[in-house]
Amino acid sequence: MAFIVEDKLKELIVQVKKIFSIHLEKNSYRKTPERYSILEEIYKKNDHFDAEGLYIHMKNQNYRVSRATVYNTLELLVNCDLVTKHQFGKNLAQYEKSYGFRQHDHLICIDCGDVLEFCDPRVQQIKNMMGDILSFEVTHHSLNLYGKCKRVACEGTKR
Amino acid sequence: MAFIVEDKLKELIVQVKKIFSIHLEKNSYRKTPERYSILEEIYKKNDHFDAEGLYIHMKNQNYRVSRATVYNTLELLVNCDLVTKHQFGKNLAQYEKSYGFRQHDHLICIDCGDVLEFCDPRVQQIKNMMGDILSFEVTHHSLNLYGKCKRVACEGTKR
DNA sequence: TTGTGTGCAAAAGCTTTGCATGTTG
DNA sequence: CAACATGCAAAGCTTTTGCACACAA
Repeated sequence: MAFIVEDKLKELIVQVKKIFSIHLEKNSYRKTPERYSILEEIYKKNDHFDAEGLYIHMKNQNYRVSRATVYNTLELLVNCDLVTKHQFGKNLAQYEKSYGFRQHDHLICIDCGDVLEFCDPRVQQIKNMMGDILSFEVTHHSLNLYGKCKRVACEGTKR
Repeated sequence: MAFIVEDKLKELIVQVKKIFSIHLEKNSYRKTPERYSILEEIYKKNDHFDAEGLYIHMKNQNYRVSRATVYNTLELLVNCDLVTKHQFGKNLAQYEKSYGFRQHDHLICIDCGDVLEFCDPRVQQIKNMMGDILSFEVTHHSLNLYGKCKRVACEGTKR
């Protein structure tokens, strides 16, 4: 996931909070401090994460949140496209911030779990064509390539 | 998933059992009747299924198998490419038989859960190119398109 | 005969739910 | 102040594990 400088980050967080506000208003959801805190912490992260990891992270930052709220807020954020949810083969949902970053797909190492990102315009072409042919209104997709990376450290960190 | 006539099916089952035997021998795994029964029932199915569904199905056919064996055997079958495992967004692994059927990707209806299949050669091109660029040895992939199908019955069967 | 595979049930891991309390609108 | 969100813990669901017995090699 792309790293960004601190100034840009603050600006970005202001932006995504606005987007989140609009989403909450539009659906008559309440604007609670927990929801904004979770959004903020997610946008300070630079990696993929899971719900439990985020919960631990919030606890470590001395936020008083519960797992229930973490899961609830993640779903809200996914619904307004501020966060993307992935299932990288395992039975554990992974998330990542997605506003202001380029749409991309993933390459996952089956040995060490390392995740790389890539973009390819042909994915969009496939979506358009298949939607047409099969009369589907394609809203989103997930393309994961699995394989073995060639990092020296890879074999040693098998999960 | 493609339907096939009964004669072809019997022939196919003979074939996949041979392939499974070779895989078991090569890895010094034992050839148990349970393993072959599970393989056979999977190849009689024409749809995607989950582990619990297969377990229930086996029970209904009066096989005496346990969940543990179903999960164990599914893993063996995935390892020798006779069965493919999918995660269609939900926290529930889905499987399908994969020998003798064309490699394909999936289009999943987010309302009714309906799964369609499609093939597109560009997926292979993307795999090759990204493997090269990112120095990954890509072994497999998963491409899922999510959207809304236009079946009349769709809205009514929301899960 | 030896050790892997099995069935069964219990445990584990991720996610959701119920309930009493707190807080937003 | 009414309804919704929260924290906490318990329950739910899928998958894995432990153990005694069965059976393939």
